[in-house]
Amino acid sequence: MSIRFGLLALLDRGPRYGSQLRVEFESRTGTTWPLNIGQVYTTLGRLERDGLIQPEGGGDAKQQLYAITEEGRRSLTDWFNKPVDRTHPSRDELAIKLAMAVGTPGVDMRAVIQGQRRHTLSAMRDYTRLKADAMNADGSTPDDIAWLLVLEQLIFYAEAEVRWLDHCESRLVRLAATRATRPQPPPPHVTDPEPDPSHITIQPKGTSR
Amino acid sequence: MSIRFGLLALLDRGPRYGSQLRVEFESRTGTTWPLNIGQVYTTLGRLERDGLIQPEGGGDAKQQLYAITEEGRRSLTDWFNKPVDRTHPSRDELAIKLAMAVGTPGVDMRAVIQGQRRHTLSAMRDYTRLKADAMNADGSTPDDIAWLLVLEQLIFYAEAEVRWLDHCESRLVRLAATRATRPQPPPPHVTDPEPDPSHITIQPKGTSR
DNA sequence: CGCGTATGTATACCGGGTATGTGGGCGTCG
DNA sequence: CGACGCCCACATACCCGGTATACATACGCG
Repeated sequence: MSIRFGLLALLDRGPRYGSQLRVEFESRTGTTWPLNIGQVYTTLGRLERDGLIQPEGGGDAKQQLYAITEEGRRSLTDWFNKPVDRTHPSRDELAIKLAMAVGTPGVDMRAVIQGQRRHTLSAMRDYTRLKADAMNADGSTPDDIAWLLVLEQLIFYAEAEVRWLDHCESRLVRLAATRATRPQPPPPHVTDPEPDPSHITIQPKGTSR
Repeated sequence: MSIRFGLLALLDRGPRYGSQLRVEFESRTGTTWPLNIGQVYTTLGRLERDGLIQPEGGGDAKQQLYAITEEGRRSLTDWFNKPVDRTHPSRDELAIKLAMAVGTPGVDMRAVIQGQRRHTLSAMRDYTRLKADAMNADGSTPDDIAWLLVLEQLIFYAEAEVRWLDHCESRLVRLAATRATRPQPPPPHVTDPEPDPSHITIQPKGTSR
């Protein structure tokens, strides 16, 4: 839905054609989200199908101009007014990976977490460098400001991810410790076919299986 | 790719069939990511196509058992060893929205940001409540731990989002203020067809257009 | 028995993401 | 001058994740 409404927002400023939209879209989000040109046309097709935009025969047959319709304008302000839903977050591959790694024999949780931590930190440094560039460029055009906000979101998220990874590690260490002190916590339900939690492999710092 | 490898990780523990995988997948991620059953079968089909799993005729013809192959096992450990790529983040609808809203006449940035802030905070409270429940449930099975980690990721992200939103607002206020003090900053390039940055609408607190 | 329900599987459709194909305009260089 | 090649604008095909729906069998129950 981001592409759909992104294009609609651009068309709200006036009629545009395909590749023009691509350029303007990318100038808003810098280098983060290169927009494949194919997506522009398929999305434009869907927008037209849903009556949110209209083709506008601009004389020159080669470039198909599109203009936003009244319904499109309504849909757009709706989008701006309603918050983006965060109660049904999309599946995150990293969370899935850690969730699957917990209790899987042969997986060194610490190594997985540390490897990811290094990678995410490196990505964050790249974003920070881009941000420094963006702030030097006097950036006071809407495009520059938008690009800056996008970059900062990525930095905030990356930083949160690093902190979450640290939190995961310390939590797993703590769990391993409490399990070590009472080696046989009585299973509450014998009917539970879950594998033994001692499968959780968290090594002391510096070692690896 | 999260579903693909998630199912592969479950199959690494032994042969399973479709709906069994669904149940186990969801017990790892609690209520966050209900896995549609259709995705299980299509993904299983793709995994078989790629030689990562094999159908295992378990006598009973009705439930098709699948078992991981050697190549599947290799692919899985690869997945665990390589970090999830964060250098090409997927498009975030909220970032797109704010990027498009900047400098769009008729859009009250403050209202958009505050509305989202309320929504995200409310989602975060829900997650926190779920976390409290999860921690009361003695949770020491791998499933409980995994669910807890997933929940905490959502909380960390939501919190980062709220802080980012606050940051956006204060940055826009600051920009509006500097623009107010020097009302006509000379445009650096006359060839730039960008609309005037004064279109950025940020209202003083409490008002709205 | 026949009906409803639960279980397990399969399929159709949508949107986002990526790569590739195609045709016209235009410049360059032999 | 004209053939080649490049760039622009558009289009198509395919993959994966997400959602809903169809369908068939098993099972319980009056």
